[in-house]
Amino acid sequence: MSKKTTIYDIAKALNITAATVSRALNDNPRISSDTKKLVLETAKKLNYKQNRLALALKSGKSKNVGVVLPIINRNFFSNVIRGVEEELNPMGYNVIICQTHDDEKKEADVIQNLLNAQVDGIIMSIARHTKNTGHFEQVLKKNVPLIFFDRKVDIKGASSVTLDDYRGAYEATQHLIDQGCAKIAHFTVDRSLEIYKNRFEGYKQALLDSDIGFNEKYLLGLESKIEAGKEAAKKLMELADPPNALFSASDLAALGAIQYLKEIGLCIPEDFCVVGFSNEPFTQFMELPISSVDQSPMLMGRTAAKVFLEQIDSDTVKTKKRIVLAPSLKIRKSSSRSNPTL
Amino acid sequence: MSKKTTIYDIAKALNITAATVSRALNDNPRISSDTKKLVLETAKKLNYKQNRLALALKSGKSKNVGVVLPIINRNFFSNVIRGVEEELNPMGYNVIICQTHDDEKKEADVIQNLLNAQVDGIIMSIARHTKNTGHFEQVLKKNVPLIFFDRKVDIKGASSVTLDDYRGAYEATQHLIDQGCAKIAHFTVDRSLEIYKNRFEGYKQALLDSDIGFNEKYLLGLESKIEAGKEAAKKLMELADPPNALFSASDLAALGAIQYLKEIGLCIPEDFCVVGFSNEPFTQFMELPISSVDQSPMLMGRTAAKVFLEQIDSDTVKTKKRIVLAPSLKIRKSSSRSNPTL
DNA sequence: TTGTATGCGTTATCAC
DNA sequence: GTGATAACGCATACAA
Repeated sequence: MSKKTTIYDIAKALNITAATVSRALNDNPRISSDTKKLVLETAKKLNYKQNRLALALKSGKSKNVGVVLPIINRNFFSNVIRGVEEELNPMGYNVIICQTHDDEKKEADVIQNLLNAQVDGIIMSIARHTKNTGHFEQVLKKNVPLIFFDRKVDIKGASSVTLDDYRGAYEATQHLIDQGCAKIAHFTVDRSLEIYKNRFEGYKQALLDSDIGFNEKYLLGLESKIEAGKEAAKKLMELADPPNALFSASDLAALGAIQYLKEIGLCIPEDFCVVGFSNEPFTQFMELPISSVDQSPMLMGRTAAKVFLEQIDSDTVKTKKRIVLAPSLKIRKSSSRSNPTL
Repeated sequence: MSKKTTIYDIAKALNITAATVSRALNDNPRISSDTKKLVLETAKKLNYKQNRLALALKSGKSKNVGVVLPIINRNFFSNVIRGVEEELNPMGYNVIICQTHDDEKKEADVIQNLLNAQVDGIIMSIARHTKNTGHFEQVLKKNVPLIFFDRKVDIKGASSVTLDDYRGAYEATQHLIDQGCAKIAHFTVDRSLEIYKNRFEGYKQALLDSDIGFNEKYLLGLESKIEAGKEAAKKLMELADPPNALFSASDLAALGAIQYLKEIGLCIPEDFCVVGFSNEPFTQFMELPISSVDQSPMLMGRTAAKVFLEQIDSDTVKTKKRIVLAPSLKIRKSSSRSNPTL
């Protein structure tokens, strides 16, 4: 109800001008410590709060950054947001969240919206089927830092923070080989996305680097769902020469596979080893904890935020960065023959 | 790089005034359809985008709402945000996320910050130990709608959307009684928070309404963690007359209890029934799926957002609302003696 | 050290 | 139907 107090109110109260008040509030060097003190006092007395909107309009900096991602209520994405928020909030930035639901049109819409809102930067993971990159170029053309995380697209001027999916997959597969598994299957999701393509490539290369070799029949594409994992596992076990290990690019699919394998009486990890990807919380809660590749999503968020801060500081050097984080294989019982205590 | 185009640019291009352009852009009735068409065309040609900041400063409405919560990377909270975002985004609002880490000072800080940013409303769940309500009253004094969800505090002028925790707990306990359990324990977390207090009360009342009665020795306070659940279960089973069922206000603690009970050789649900609270994703993924009370967090978020929209529309009637959502007991194997197929 | 004037991009209130 | 002008709240270049 009470009219918001502005610098004019406090100027009037002190019989000085708004400019002086502004200077006092901003620690401007050329101001007498007397008036400064006076201003600060009455500012507090009048319960003055700076209107960030006015400042934003004036300065052209909104102190907001947009975070755009497919969907927020997934462990990976919400952790990334947490990382971003915790890095940016202390620096005076607010974080605006937008979901694309993996829809390209919606993605373009929210980006346009963020641009209209004058965000100082955009941190995002692209929608699943985005082909057109026009809306990304819009961002860069307006000189707004654009940082991709996890799912990126290669655009000149954009930065990215990703996981070394290739290495994660390679290590997971190598681990399975080390456990004595020679017939290792792979669940892939959507290889038109770099992350899944890289996971596949890492898997394949690990096999090629061993004396096992890559076998097309052990490769299955599916959705990241439990049921899909069950069905795919069924297909695998009905092969003439079924596999004895699985590296799944999806934790949920890995879980589904495990459920099926148990149903048909297999012992894990004795008869069959399984490694998933993402290190979803449930993987460690299971009676049979599932090995998985951790993506350190919070660190990814923090790192993306740091890249943004660098870019915003040095608008002289347009240093687009490509940061690749190291994966971390969490070995648990589902693939641990050598260490039964896990 | 390219200077942002304003209504002045398009005014200049057409040899008219900015006011006219503004009117054309806003479908003002008193404008010739000719100029309107012309304006729209050149607007598109010059790639004009409205600067929401300027509009915000002028109108006093930022079209942003703040969502304040303890921590974002938890299933419950990220789902609430999703609900809020999906309800508000189509109405032209952006959602700003702030975490309090359950710290009262931080909570006061982010709220002040949001107020400075001129948010049009605040949707929040209070920090765990917040006692002082000064920062909430600040919000209301500025006439900014304040809607609590889940964890609320009773303040005149603030709305709230909560779950009927009492009923959820009552139904869970009743369900355990129906399964033939007569000695039902309860894990509570922090009864200084309404939600946990209500869960306890619902549990207690269900017992009192049956011929079982409430027994203090079956009540244990703990943290919402697996280890805590294990330890508490151990304590319970070391009682002279150990219980044969558990209603836990925390899913994680319920999981811990189950792990311990299995360790000592008990069969679930034959020997011991367990129901948790929150319906965390992992509860349904387990080999032994855990019964739990669902809080419909997405609906909670959507509802809170709707309340905000109502409040913003009718600034005439200050109708504070108190909405209580119905819980939904998910019965799974951990408590299902009657239906072994679960 | 302080005051004056101006602009950030829009919309609203006057006039014409 | 359109133009001129003020205002939102703040910061700054320029004067004094």
